[in-house]
Amino acid sequence: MPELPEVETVVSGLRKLIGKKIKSLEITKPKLVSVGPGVLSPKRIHDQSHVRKFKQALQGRKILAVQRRAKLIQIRLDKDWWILVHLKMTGQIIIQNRGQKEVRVRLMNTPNSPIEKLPCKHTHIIISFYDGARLYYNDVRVFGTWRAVKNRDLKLAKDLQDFGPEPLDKNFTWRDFKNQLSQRPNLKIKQALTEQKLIAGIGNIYSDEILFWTKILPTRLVKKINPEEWLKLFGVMKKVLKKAVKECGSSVGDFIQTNGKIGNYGNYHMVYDRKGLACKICKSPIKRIVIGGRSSHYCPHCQR
DNA sequence: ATGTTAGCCTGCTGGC
DNA sequence: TGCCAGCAGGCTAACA
Repeated sequence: MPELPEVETVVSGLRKLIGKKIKSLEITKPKLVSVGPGVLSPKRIHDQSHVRKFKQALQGRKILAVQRRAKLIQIRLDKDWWILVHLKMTGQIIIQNRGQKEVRVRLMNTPNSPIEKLPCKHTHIIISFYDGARLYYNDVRVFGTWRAVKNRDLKLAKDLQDFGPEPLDKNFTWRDFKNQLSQRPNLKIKQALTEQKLIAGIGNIYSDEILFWTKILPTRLVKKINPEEWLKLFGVMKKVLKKAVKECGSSVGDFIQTNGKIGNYGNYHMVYDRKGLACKICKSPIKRIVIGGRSSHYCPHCQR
């Protein structure tokens, strides 16, 4: 489940492709790709013309830069083209280096998950570069999106324009943070933290972990958080996200790095995916509830 | 306006 | 052992 730290990890891996020129693309799931600032409408399934346009736009383009905004990967190409990639739930990007004969990866971080040689049945996009390097895009649930967008149309990409501030931005203060979330005083703090329009990049894993370290229950309303807690929440958020980036993210389900390795932050999880297990601080069993249709894990003793 | 829910998808898990 | 409902969650669309 890629969130800010996982996407940042993928972006770091993708930067190895800077300077390379796209030779060809293979796309076996047409619904994944589109041309233009918006995602494709449902009727796309019956129309293949956008696949041709997508390939035409990218063929021969050179990668100039790779960056992240919220959970969106932005690949800047020459001739004013961009690729906007959202991994959603199960998107994976694996790079085969120039001269590397084959790539074998364990697609899931589970003991009995087989090691697959790429491309495998979940590989839906393959990008080949002139120097022999390759990019494989795997997506089990096919929720991901790849958009080819012209520079002038970037401002029409609604999701991109609506993202809230970046939590790790140096100019982002705890007061900005409080003001952003306080736009929705009646929302539960768990939901507010995962709302991309309020604050960018935080999803289910890190919202749970941040709230644990702040000792705030996920069900607490935004308006019931006091100034001291805002300051703490802000500090914890930065600390947790920075540590997770350093550890190359969490591999709870499908996430892997572009080199096929798993992320290490899962070893540091205090509550996420630990239902019924003992709290690492007080030994109380971790609880799981559903908030806004999403699972939320917390320690009923440590969090108030 | 805010708030809630279904849908997109497939593979794994747990209960029988 | 095998079957199958339920679950996983980022995001949008549709609705109250």
